[in-house]
Amino acid sequence: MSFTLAGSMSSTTTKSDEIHRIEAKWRERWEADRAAFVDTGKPAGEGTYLLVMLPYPSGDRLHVGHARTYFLTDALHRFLRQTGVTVFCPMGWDAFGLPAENYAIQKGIHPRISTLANIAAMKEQFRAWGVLYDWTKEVTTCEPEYYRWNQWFFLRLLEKGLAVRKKSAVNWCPSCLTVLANEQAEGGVCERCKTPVVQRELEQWFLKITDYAERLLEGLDTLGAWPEKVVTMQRNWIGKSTGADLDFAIPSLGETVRVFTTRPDTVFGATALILAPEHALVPRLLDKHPKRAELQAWVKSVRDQERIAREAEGAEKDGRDTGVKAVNPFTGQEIPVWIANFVIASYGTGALMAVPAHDTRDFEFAKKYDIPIVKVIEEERKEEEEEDLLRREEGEGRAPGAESLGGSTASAYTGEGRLIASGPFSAKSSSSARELIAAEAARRGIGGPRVRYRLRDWLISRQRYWGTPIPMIHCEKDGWLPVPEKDLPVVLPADAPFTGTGGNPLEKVASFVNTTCPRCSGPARRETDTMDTFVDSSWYYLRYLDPKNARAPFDPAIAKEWAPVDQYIGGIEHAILHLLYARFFARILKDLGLVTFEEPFSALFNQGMITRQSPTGRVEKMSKSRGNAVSLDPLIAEKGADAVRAFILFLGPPEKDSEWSDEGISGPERFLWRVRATVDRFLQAGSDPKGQPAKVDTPAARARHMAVKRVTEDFRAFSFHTAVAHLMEFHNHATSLAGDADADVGETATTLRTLVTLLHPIAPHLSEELHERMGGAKSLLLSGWPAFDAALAVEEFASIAVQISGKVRAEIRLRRGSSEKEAVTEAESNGIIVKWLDGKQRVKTIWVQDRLLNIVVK
RNA sequence: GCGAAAGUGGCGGAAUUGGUAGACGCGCAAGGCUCAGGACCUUGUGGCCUUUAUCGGCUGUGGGGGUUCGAGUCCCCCCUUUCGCACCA
Repeated sequence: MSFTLAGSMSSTTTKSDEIHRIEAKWRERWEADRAAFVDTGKPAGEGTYLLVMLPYPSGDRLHVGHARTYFLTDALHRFLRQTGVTVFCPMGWDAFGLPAENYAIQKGIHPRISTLANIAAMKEQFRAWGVLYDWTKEVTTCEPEYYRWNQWFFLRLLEKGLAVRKKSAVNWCPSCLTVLANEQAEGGVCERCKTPVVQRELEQWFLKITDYAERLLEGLDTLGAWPEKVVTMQRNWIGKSTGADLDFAIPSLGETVRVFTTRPDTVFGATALILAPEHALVPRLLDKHPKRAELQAWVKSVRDQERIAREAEGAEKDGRDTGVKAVNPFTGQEIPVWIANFVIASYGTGALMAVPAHDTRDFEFAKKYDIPIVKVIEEERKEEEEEDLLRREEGEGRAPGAESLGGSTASAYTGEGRLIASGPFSAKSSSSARELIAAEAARRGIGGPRVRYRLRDWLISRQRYWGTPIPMIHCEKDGWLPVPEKDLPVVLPADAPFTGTGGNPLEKVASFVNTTCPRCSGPARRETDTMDTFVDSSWYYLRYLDPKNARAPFDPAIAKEWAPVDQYIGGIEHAILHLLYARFFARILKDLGLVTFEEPFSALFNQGMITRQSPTGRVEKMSKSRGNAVSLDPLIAEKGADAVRAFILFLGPPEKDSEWSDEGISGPERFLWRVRATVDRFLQAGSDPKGQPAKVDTPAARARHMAVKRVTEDFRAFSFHTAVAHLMEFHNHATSLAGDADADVGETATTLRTLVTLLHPIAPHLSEELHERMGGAKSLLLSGWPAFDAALAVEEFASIAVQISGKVRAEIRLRRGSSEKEAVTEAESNGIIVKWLDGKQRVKTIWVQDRLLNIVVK
């Protein structure tokens, strides 16, 4: 050891040499000892299974913006392991997807080559960061050993009727040249490239997640350890509505059109029937129209519109009267049939009854096109409100009643009330009329009560190469047939041409496309679409448990031991993508008898993003494309992994976004060097590093208990930034103890050992090194976590605020547990308090044990 | 527009959930050590005022009201920011 005190460091080069020496040494140790501390055997009692979001093996090196989730997970992993919990913390690769394929088109490098290279680079980065994963359980989704089980699951879903091929209006991304799931086209833009999507009517493969809508909704109530925000987002996405289906007859066509409404109580006010331009009946409705061609052109233009433009806020409502009449089944009156852009084809039946008087959208539409507005709900107001309204009207010099109480014609009244002009239902309340009218519809065979969801089926077809081939074969004679299970996996051909033009490269690989029909053995074609990569990540957490299993996706017995995931960590961006699909898949797996749970992730933690000012001047998410990324590799090379880890964890509450500051790292960096200096100074003095304190209840012992308590609770609460702060405080105490010539050597040794142990989840390399110098025989990962005694985790003396009428005037120090009487006596001997009490009459005193004494005076 | 979260020094952020606001760190200032320093060490640091000095005073958590002995924390109104949803009948 050539270095003694941090203060004597004369060159940063020697500093970083020292860091590298220590970090390299411990990386090797952990690797060599892996079997000892990475225990993936059966959980001993309270088995905690910890997980990270799958990282995407992107072409770029990971930067500071990516690091938080890994450091956070590793700190938690190490902490739990130190406390004796058996933890399984695996890592794998969500390796399929568009970026690798686009890279292949640009550079001519096969996606598999670039992906595997990226994976190797990332593993090397993880090693340099000191994050521990059990690499014996690594999973790579782009390898046939993995994706064959995607295909296997697809066949199971097909058998159960949960995988279907159907034609429907789907989202098409003109930039990615593929269809997308509804979840990947949120807000009308492609999730990956932000290009506005357009609707296309195509036949595609879907997984029937809608069959599970209710179960997915119910399960949300059990997710108490999930961020409320994510639960709410999923609830809204599933979008349950209760109402009724009603059939409207179109006598001239001999057809009925079914609509869904949440307000069957307003049916007597339905003055039009409005269909989405995509509605199946539209061509026939236009058939006899005098301006048929013009209307057809309009319908086409609406359908071709980008979703974002059509659905944008304030988008003008646009419609056309078909001239055809429908019959309101409750009033018996003829009403016009319209086609309008604001009716969404894929929700409900793609048709609605317009009740302009009681729906703002219908109202707006009716105003524009002069559709009758018939009021059928009378608002019930409380007396005060009526009086209030009356007063307002009088005040404005209008005749009372000019503004009718049930709602004016200036807007729709969308609230509840009492029915009027509704035949036999008049005078009923909205809520009872809803049920009565729905029941009446059921009785008459024209609909009935109905629950609907916004959730759409999961479109999994992708017209791209780099994904799991969908194991289906199309025969001219026998139609669509599954690939026989014995022929799995359907392997991606290695020789596809990546030209970027002419659609999916798979279509051009004759040896892949051309096959024989499993039924008639005649010539047939393989499906060339591949699966959405979210299929891969829907069950990978189970494959981690049993990654080499060649006979099943995983062993249900092992899954029963470990799953569901105890703690899941990932970004908020997957709130309704991955996390919804994985919940859906868990239910499928349960129904297949492979797992016993429905909720795959018992607890979820969403870490916030790291932000930084970008060249545009805005503070935004750190990313290479925004030009505000800070490279991690050089930073770690200069400061060491421990300092970078400590700083990133110190930035702020991990669930919130934190702004990166280039200077801030010096705080945690200096802290780590000071810890090292303190331990070295102690050892240089020749003190016994294994010494034990002479007495139990000492101020130093209390400081230790307090530090252990705080840091332990911080880690349990994911409050890593305060854990670092509390470690700094504890170090400040340890320094003064180490510098105190009168201090008990055993006491100091114990304090330093405690400090180093608590520091390990934050700065694993340095803490291991110092632990060893202090005589630790085993890795800190195996050395246990110090216990604390809550009774000792407080200072012996309390400083008590003395208030006069609620204002702090003085502070007194008393032994903890002192009585109110003692506090009053002590306060009365305090000069300032005496002055404040002088000439005043005491009203009462309020005493908060060990905290505060408030003397109220007049 | 609807919903949710948040607003604390020059900055990042603490605050045992109604009990001494500003922990910890950055930055800044003074001093030390240095040939020197952007290294390291020590001390100070919300604002305003006051004192020769001290155990001094006032004010202060977006703004305004309220409850309470006591409010960053609870209640009401308003402002601002961020995020989510956004024609789902």
